[in-house]
Amino acid sequence: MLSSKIRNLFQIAINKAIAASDLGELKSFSDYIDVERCKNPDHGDIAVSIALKLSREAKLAPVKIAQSIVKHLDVVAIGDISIAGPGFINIRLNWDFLESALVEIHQEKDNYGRLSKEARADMEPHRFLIEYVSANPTGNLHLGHGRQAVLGNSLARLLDWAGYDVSSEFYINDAGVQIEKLSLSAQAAIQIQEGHITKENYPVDAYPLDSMLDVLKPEIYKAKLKGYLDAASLAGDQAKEIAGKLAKSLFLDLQKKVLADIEVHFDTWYSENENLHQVKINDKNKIELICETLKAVKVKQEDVTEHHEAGENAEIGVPLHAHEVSAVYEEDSALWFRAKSFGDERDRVLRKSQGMFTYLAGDIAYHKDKFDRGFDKLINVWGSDHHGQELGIRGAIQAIGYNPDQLELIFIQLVSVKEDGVEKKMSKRKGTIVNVDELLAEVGKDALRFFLVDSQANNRMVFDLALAQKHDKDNPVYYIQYAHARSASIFRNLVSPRINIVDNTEEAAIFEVDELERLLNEEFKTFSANFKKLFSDEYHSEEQLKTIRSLVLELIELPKLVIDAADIRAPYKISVYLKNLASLFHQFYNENRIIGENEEVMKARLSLVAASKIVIKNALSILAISAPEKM
RNA sequence: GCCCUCGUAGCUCAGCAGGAUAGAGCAAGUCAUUCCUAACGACUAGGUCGGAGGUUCAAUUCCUCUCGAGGGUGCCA
Repeated sequence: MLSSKIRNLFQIAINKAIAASDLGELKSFSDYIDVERCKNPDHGDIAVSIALKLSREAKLAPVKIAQSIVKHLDVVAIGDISIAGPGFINIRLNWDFLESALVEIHQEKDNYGRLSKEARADMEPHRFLIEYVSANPTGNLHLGHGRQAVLGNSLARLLDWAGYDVSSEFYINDAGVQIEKLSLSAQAAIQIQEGHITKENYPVDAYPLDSMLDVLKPEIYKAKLKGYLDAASLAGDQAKEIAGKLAKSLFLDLQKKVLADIEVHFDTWYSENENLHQVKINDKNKIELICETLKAVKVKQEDVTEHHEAGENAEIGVPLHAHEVSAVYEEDSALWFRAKSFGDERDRVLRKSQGMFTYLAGDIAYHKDKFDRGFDKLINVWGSDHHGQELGIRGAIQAIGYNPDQLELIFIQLVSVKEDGVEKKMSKRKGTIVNVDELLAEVGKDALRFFLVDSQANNRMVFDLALAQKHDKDNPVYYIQYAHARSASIFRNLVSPRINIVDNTEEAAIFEVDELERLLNEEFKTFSANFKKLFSDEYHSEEQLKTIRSLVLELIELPKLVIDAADIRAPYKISVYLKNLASLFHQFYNENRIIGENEEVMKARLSLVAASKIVIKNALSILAISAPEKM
């Protein structure tokens, strides 16, 4: 990869410079060397600012340092060096290098940007588990879930591209009070449809009746509740349980379908009820077991200052006695976790005085189970309203012996929808919740995914419905897809017969199909060293060359981008990249004709078109957005 | 009150492990099209990077304070 090549060359040059005592007081160096693209193309292609950073330690002027480094720098094979501004070392890459970089794209094709096997071997063998959406099976998925789904799924794909072993999971929260509430709601919804009670009698604290009626259609529930449909049986506990189970599976199916429709797939659907409540060892389920595990954990408890003897050597606040206590304790007949000892602001209840376990208790058991299944890096994508749970779960993980850094939390901020120019906040109370399937029907999968991934997770976002609905130039998704379709179109035209406009006669296609295949699969995959000649002022204007150079630099950026974006867990970087790349491609397309040029120039440009097509398609595929051949 | 995010062009957002003139798209205005898809392109205009201090050769980027928006702060999930 370009940046690591350059980084190595600089490291060597700096070592040599130090050995030659050219770098003043700097005696050794092994820091990360930042290799970045020049913001201004007039400066060059690649900029390294290391001389500025070393200035202080070396006690030399940055420009002096830059000169010393350059003296020992061997980048002749890559390009020309210049020192500019306060001490930047700029590299203008030569065409041989750019062509060889482009050849890599043609060689790797659909895998270009994916971390290679060799690179993978160097990485720490982490196993990631990314948990996202995890909605209760008590309703449809709204846009907030949609954003979690798209960001979580895109991140999982990105990590996979970056070479990590990653698995994704949906935690089905199917135990406890919300399932109780669901059963109640489902029972009442059926009773209403059967005419046993009126809508006015629907429980006030139940889930919205409309959403219940959406899934509990008579033809569905009648089969399940055969024999329980009379007023008396339907009112009973058995009917309630059956109705609850039915509603649960219907909502789960609905959620699965919606997620599948936006190409969000999970490796596992993890049921809280089945895995944590039902599986028992020695008559104890995993939640009870985790409480015992925590009970066995000892925490240092400090008695401070009270028995302190005043004296010359006494320091206020230093504990006299430190003794060990269990990480859980009983108080007011509830079971508490000493979360405060693990960084939380206060202790947390695990088992309520009524005997039920809290959500936290289940969540701790769940996370323990994730580790037990062999995952060592857990990423949870949560709605920002779950922010308050962070310290509790982190503390518990630490208490049971894991490094809290093994858990990463990504909080997704709310989405509001802008419709007819007016921003509407999503509110259950106001009935302004927008569901994923509704929006999907309006804008389609590609636009929905793109818009939801296109901003940082911890920014609140506004979904501009009108913009996403536009099937034209204003819509960035189409702008990017159009770039791909345009490149595809060139290839179609190359192998299609042409009509001569002058005399309306048919002319042969420029390439036979197999000729084009050979070009793409053989010629473009070999380094022919003719870009130097073809991409010169002999065949191109200064403006054209500038665009071409920018395009190539952008294309070969993908592998580094994948790694950087994965490292900071930022799939939106890919969408930002795609917008830039598409823009450069369109610009290139407008400035450079392919068909009708002399063969050598045509092939050179075609090589760029083909490479652009590959890179755009791959980047889109990271986001699970389609790359149409035709629009 | 305390904790966590966010505040960059009229709108939606990039840029920020400090670096050269802060960038895109939309909206506004001008131009361009006999030719591979105009779902394109070129150009113009639009910014005290919320505000005030501090650290630094260098701050939109780091630190402190402050203002504004959102979220959290249950024996809810």
